Amino acid sequence: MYTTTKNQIIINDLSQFNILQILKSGQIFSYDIVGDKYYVYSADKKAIVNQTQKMCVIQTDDVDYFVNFFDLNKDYNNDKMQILEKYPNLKEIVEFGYGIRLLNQDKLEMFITWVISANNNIPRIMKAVKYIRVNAGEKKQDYYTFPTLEKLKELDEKFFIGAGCGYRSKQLKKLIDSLSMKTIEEYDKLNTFDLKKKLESLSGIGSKVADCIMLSAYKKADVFPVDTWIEKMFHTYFNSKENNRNKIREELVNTFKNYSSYVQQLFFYYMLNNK
DNA sequence: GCCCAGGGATGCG
DNA sequence: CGCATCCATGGG
Repeated sequence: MYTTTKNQIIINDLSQFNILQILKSGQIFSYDIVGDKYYVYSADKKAIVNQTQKMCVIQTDDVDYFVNFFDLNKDYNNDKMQILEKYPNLKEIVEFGYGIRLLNQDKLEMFITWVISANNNIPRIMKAVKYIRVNAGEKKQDYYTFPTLEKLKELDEKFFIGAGCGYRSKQLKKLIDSLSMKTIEEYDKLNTFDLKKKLESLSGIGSKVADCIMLSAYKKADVFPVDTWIEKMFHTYFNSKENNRNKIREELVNTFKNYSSYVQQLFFYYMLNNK
């Protein structure tokens, strides 16, 4: 579905890639839209995405990184078929987010970002992450990198309050103190159950934030983060009054199994962008 | 002024 | 275990 050159990725199959849908599906908080160009930032890297009716061109200094970032070796059309075969009533939702893909993002950046996301809204999450990049990151040509863990450890609670993180600032400071790059990488070896227990033991990370980190940074497919939007969706589309989010999550994961994370993104995108 | 946003920590039974 | 309450911040 794609070809590469030294500093370009060219996508011809737009039946399963739409950059605007990907950016608006709530899995990434570091990007800028300028005119018809999309600037995507991950850790210390940048990609410029230009999508037209016929093709999509991604410009970057690190082609391999963004091939993995956009999960380009996965066939999402096959997943859609498998999902619709079993759940034909999801047709509208699957087609609405036809171009969504699950991003493989930077682990450290996701730890920090998802803790900030708790009981927050997307514009303010983006604003806080940008503040952290601009005031603690390293300036590249025309953007700022996400700070290294070493740099994050130098920041105090006041810095995060200044970033607009509110009462999560204390949790962030405590979380950062407890992290090491070694353990962050070693978590990669754990299965979903064990990884979730580890993540939930960290400051600022509960059930939902753990699910989001596992979805966006650890390639876990059998997770279904339940936030306020998914809860509303569950009440509407599953005709339920259940308000225990852990019970909702359990039922959804039992239903969608290894398609859980993908279906969750499709639902979230539909809830926020439809009408 | 109230309610809400991709919830988590804490305490209490 | 389940449950209630509190937590900061800004927009609608």
